[in-house]
Amino acid sequence: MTQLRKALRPSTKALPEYTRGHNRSLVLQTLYRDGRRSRADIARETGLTRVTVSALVAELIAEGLLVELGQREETRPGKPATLLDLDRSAFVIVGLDLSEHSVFTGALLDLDGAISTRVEVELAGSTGDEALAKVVDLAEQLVAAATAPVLGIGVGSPGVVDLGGVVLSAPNLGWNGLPLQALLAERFGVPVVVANDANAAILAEHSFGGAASDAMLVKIGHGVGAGLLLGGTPLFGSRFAAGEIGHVVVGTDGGAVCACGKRGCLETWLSIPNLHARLDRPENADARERDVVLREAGERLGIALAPVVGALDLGEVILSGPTDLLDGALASATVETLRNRTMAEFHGSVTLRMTALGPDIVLRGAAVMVLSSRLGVS
Amino acid sequence: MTQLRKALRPSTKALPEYTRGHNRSLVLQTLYRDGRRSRADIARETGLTRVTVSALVAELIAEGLLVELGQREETRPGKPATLLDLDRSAFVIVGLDLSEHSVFTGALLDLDGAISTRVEVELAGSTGDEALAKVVDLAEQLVAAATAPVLGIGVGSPGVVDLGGVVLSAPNLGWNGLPLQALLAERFGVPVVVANDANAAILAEHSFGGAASDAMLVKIGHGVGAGLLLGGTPLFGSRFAAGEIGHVVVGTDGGAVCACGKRGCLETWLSIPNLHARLDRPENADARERDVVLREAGERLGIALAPVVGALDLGEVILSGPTDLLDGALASATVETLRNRTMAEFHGSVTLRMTALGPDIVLRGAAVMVLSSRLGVS
DNA sequence: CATGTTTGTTAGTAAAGCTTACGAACATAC
DNA sequence: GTATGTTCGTAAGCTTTACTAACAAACATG
Repeated sequence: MTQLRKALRPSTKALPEYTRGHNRSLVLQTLYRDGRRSRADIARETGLTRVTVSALVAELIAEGLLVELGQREETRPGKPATLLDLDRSAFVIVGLDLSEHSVFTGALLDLDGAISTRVEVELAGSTGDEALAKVVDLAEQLVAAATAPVLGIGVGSPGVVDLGGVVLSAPNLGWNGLPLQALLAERFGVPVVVANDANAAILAEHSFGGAASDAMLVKIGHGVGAGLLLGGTPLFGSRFAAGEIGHVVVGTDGGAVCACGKRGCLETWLSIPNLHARLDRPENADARERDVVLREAGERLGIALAPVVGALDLGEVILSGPTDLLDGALASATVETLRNRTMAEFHGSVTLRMTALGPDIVLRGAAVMVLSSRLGVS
Repeated sequence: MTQLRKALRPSTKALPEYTRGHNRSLVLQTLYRDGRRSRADIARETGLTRVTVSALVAELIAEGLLVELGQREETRPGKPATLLDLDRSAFVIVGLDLSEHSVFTGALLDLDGAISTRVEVELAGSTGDEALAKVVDLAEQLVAAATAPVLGIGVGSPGVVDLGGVVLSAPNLGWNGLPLQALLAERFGVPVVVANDANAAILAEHSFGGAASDAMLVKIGHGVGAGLLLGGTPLFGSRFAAGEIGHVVVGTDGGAVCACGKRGCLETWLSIPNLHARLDRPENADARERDVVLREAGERLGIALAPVVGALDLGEVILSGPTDLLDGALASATVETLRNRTMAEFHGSVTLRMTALGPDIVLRGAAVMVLSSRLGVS
């Protein structure tokens, strides 16, 4: 595990060994997507020669990442192929989801993103160092429970997180400039990746949920945030605050006063607490009124998203959050509004759906981040 | 499933010679940004060794791209350095701007993006093949006027343009699936790059106008379009229609009927013809009423941009179009609206300004596209 | 049983950037 | 005036990487 893929940044010199890293990831990616291939298969798919693939495979086997599965059963002319696959039990990934309002969730995941062990810690109102201690405790439990070497720790955190894994601002947790990635890396001695929860989520949806390469995931919970994938790459923004749409004002007809002081922020229409508050009013008791409330929230989301969908030419918008509230009147009002407010010829085919990954989306996204940074696969 | 496989398809293999290309561009970029450097200077700046730089420089001199300027005058110990620079007169670039309503503009530009010869062709209502013939004619004149080899032809076209330079749709010109890049490349035997006009414009603003790496340029003319730069890379979108915001509905209070059939499209508020129509009404004759109209248009732009600025965490928005209309009440209303409708902590520092490049912005953007694709500099 | 096919490996080549070393050309100290 | 140190650009040889060519092993098929 010494040699890892390094990003080939522009305005940085390129060395011959970067080529190797690239092709290494290419081999891993080929097997990751669909295992049980021979060296010759990989060569044909990647365009590399069998010789080069053999060398790379030998290296990866020595590192414990690949295993030979024995000969292919199929009966055809020629020397039988030796099938290879990622050793999907050789490593585990620790994923942490810090985005829930009252609980930190963690899990052990295999290289396919499947969850085995799962641990939770009640937040109980903790903030600052106390909350940090709970994160460390969670990671501690999971690392201890690991039955194989830990490939890395991935963390989906609320708030604004920079590229070095420093949580610049997470109001609910009282974190400001907390170098979470560095702290965990030092504490556990394994690679750590920390990113915004919605960014993690869109990565999971892309890798495991079939999302396109240009898509937006709107995460509706205690607050409202979004993760954007453009050309297959997550967007971070000029101040690492991309996707922070909760406090964008929607529409031109006022709205409720928001905690931030403005009127008509997206969160006042759409956050789960606000939605529940409105649904729990006596006058909204029956199903009909309930539907009106949800449709109105959905419309507002559509109004806010229309300029974004139009400007970015998004083909897909995905919702993550409580299905009982989102997946129905709300979602259909959103997609309807989106279509009415954008150009049909170009954006008419924008699709909107719930996440396919349910509440584990951030945990699995955290795993994707580790896979991507450590192996170059996704 | 097809989409999934496509999304997860690994990128292509890397060969050793790609390294060379990368480092070649690095040397060019270093000299392009700020010329008059020695081989040793370049080595220090890029991190490459003097040996490697010497080899690359020899190659580039042989190709006519670099020239030795003689020895450095400065007096300091050691062997005097031989200064190098891009041979900025060794090549010219042909830039074409097809985005104006009634005229096609073309120019010869040097490697610094400075314009020398300039040619115009009246469109006179031409569409389809007739319009295409005028493009070819324009290019023909410029290629004939070139006093040095043509590095390439860059074209900023209205409408939707794919990555291969096919104009998928340009309603005003009656083009649908016109392979403009291929046609011009075959006709003139030089590399051609065709892209959307607003995309070209944001590239120009980035290279020559000091725009940040995450910025949006809104081009207001006969229609309204935008170019987006995210992390220094232009955004194309899932259907190559990124930036097509003219027909996004703004606000929740109706608006004028648009040519597209909807009510309250951004263009109904902001396109120059519509603005003029409103300003020319008798009741809007005096300066005060004029201001109200412009402020209202600016507000609408702000309303439309707020979700985009928030979602993308843009630091900079740039306007391109007639200064007399845009740079005043309209712009200040836009920035005010933007700030009122996005989160101050994160987006409060969003800046809005007119382009620094005036009406030549698309021509210069076309040159940037050629420089970028041919030399890897920008 | 001969033939053809496929697999994976060995041997040698080309390209790229690196380190080490060196001559040339200069400033400065004595 | 000479010795010393510095800087520049180049030459020679090394390492890494992927490539081509060739081959033995193992299989199916006529």
